Amino acid sequence: MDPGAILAANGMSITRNRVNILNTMKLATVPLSGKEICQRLREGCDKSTVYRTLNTLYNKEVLQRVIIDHEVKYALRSGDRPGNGHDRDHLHFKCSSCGKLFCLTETEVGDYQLPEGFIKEENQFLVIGKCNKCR
Amino acid sequence: MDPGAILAANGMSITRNRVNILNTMKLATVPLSGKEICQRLREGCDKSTVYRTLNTLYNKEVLQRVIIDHEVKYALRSGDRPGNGHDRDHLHFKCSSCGKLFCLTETEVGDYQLPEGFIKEENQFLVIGKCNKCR
DNA sequence: TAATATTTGCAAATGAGTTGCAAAAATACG
DNA sequence: CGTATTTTTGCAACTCATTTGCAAATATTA
Repeated sequence: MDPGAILAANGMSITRNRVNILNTMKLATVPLSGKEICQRLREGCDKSTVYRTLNTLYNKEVLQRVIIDHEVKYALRSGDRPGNGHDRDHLHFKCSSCGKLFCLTETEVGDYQLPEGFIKEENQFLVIGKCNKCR
Repeated sequence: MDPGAILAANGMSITRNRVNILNTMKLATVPLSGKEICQRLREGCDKSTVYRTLNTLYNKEVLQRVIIDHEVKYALRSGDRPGNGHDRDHLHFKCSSCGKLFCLTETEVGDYQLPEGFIKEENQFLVIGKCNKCR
């Protein structure tokens, strides 16, 4: 879906900022923080607008929120980016030397058995270690 | 080990604040944030002292750092609290309704296969969902 | 296109965590 | 023990990501 369609489908006004933000998300190969999105937006956009937009898109379930270390990051849900999307529950790897983030999409994350009465909504699984360049 | 012994073993001066902080950690059943530790300390202790102490104890490997959602929390390593300690790599559960945190110590967390050349140092695995009371 | 509703930029606020510094407490040592 | 030296503490001020109020700008509706 193109940005305009995503916005329309979610009852949001189609604005230049929102389209730019969605295009930035489409190009990303890893989840991005609000700050990183601000930096990637060529046409300046106030940070308050960026954060407001991310929150709205998250609440509309267009974006997924991923916590990496203790940074909040966002990625398009796969429904909105077929073949290249970011599913809930996949594994992330963060390099403790260079800080680079990797999506380990090939690794299936299994569900763990929870105590009686507990219901899983989402897995946040992160492995920290050394990447192949920093090892 | 009692707080005094832990401090001495790590070459740290034994002070009232540090003993209080370690006792608070000993009583905790889940990892605590700096703010939560401040709140639990009956005898007031400046937050800068709390955070400084947590950092020092973390660097000395007395405490483990656990990231829950995007909050940094600390727990005593199991070596310092036999039978009740907090090992690396175990699974945590956070309730999306009441916010309560659970340590699922009975659930073993397996290692995932990483791409060639990647080395695991630590697993941060969190399941988000509804606890047995909020379901 | 005018009227109404939504979004934006700005500046100021928030909140967790950190830092410099002088005073207070601990430790070392005679 | 008591004093000198080292370490820790509280305070206030700072940082940095994120949020908020509000009036101006932009989108949508009719």
